Amino acid sequence: MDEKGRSFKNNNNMEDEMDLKRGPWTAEEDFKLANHIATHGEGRWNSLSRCAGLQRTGKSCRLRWLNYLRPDVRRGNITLEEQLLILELHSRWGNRWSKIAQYLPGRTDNEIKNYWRTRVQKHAKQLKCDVNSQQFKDTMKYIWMPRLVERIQSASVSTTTSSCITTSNNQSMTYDHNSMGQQLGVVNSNDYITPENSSLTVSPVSDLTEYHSAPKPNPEYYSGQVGDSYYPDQNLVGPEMLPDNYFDYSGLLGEDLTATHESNLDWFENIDGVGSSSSDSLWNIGEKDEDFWFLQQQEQFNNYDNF
DNA sequence: AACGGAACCAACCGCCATCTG
DNA sequence: GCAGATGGCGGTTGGTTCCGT
Repeated sequence: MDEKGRSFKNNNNMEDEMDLKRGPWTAEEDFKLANHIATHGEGRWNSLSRCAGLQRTGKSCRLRWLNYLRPDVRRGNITLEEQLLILELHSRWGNRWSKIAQYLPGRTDNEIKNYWRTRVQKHAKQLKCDVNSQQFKDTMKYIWMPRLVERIQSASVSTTTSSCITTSNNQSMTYDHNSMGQQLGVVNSNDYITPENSSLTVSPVSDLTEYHSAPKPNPEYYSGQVGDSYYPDQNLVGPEMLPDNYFDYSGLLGEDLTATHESNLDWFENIDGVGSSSSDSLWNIGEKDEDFWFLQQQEQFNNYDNF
């Protein structure tokens, strides 16, 4: 039997014959799958499906487990910190969802992909520009991402001025939320940010143009040393290969992106003291305002001669 | 309250890479 | 080296929920 969906699509008789089930999973199926994996482990999904008494393809079982049933799957709204990370990592790697998901503990590639297609592409649509266009990338870099940083700051400052995080070495350390904005040069959201006056230290390494083979960014736009940190991506093969100067989150996250998933999760859970609830609610409350603000800023941004 | 459009998200599809015999 | 099986990934779809009118 062909495990690729094509066979099912092209041969309905076979599908009928095998009596394979499609569509939403039932609680009973979930239980069977989770129970079987708990006992026998995962892998060999086709035989697993049969042994567990499921009328599902192996691929379907795998997907259900990875995206939904796995105990470490993190559910709920994408937090501000996660949004920032997604924007940054996507600017670097493009639609490499599984790779991006490696840096968001508990988040699946599917979830990140959905977030991108709904939230991010929605903004691009509103701006009437392509999500891969230079205009949109610049908007993300100069408006959206600093805005996110600031909102993270605001949320943090309103609760506590410092947090405890766990490093990859399982050592506790504190970081100062007030330094986050400084890390990205964000002073005040009311300050209109332009390429000319921006002191953003969004690393040129993270430049949104890089992944899509656009020309090098205008050095005027950066306060840092462009030539020093602008380099091609192809040598980076995984999380462990991230350069130290890659989008300087050291002040933001209190550690670099080479930290373990577990320590990242610790940070996400500690940033607002009570899990992600604060930042989640912040996002929920501010979402409409965010859209309005976003469009407003973009409008001003577009009026600049150099853009 | 009813309706329609937008947004969300779980699940599927199709392709490719790797594994295994 | 080859063919089939399996796993993984990005793109897409369609059902459900949300929200404005």
